[in-house]
Amino acid sequence: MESRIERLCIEKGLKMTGQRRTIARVLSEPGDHPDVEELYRRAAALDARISIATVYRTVRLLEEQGILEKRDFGGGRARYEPTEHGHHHHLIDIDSGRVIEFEEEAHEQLLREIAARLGFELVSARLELFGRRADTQSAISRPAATRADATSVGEPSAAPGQASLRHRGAAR
Amino acid sequence: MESRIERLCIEKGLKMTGQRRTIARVLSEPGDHPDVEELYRRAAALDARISIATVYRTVRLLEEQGILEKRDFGGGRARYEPTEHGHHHHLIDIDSGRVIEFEEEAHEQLLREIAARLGFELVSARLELFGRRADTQSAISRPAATRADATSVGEPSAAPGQASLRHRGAAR
DNA sequence: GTATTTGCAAAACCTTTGCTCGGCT
DNA sequence: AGCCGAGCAAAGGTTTTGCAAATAC
Repeated sequence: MESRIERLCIEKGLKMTGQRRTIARVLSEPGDHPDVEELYRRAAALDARISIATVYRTVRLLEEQGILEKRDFGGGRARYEPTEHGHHHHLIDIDSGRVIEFEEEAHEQLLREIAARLGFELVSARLELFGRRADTQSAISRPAATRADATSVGEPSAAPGQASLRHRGAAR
Repeated sequence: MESRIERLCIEKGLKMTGQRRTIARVLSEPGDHPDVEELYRRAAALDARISIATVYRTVRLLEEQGILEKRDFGGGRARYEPTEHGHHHHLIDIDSGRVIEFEEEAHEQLLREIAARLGFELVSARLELFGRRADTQSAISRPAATRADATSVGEPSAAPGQASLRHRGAAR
């Protein structure tokens, strides 16, 4: 069976080697933001004949093709997610590290206005919210104009603002 | 004479060595987002007896004390700026790498609402706009509710969105 | 006087790359 | 058959760290 990313690769005319197919499959797992190490671990589990250099080369290739986007949530490692058409942003749960995606029409418009006011044409934007679960039951409240996919992700490490949480002595 | 950052260090009870004083002074230059290398260059110009390891240790210390904030605008190096009370955001000129700061009341409110809708309490947020100078004369247009300080900064390297622009073969 | 901080150099970390071999079309 | 991709290992860049000497309080 053929993964979504693999299909995109074929459309772009990329050669589909076994390794790329495996990596494409891993990347097609929905709602995820793995770093290269994590991708490598998952891919190697499916096919031990994959080196980390290939993972690096592949994500770079896919990024250049517009199939993937590179993210930096702090912590020293780049993380990747499939490009989607509606631009979305991220809310990081500062307690668990979970990443929640959302998009907001009203917001896009406001950003364009801010840029224009400063004399710029908006090319792209990146918005990250760092928040804490509203502690009561109220944590349901239907997303209205907002689409949200919860997305469990790596270690609980996200930093408020951009303060790094690199614990002394912890590996980077 | 005593720089703003130095005063903060003393309040926090940090030992003020000559090197820290120099670095504090350099960091007190307003509206700037230098990376460690740049800090080192400027500090070394004032006092040649400073090593880059000390600069790293100092910015880390100041960050842990809440005096500095670490930023990542892409390009592989962390950049630092003094913590300020009014949260501001950044617009990066993708052609020149210049960073412009702004703040927006309406925007803060909207962010809180978005977080609330997802069931979170907003702790902090990071917003970065990547834009291109509106090419005509119109580039003046008074910032209305928006305060802006232009801030020339390092090399022209910032990336749109988070797509990396690491040119093949270019140093990281 | 003692605990911290510094400088230096080496290590650690993530990422890229040169080269040779292997595999896809 | 030819060419592009993969593996390995070494190099690249940024940041951290171990240790002895220097410095602040």
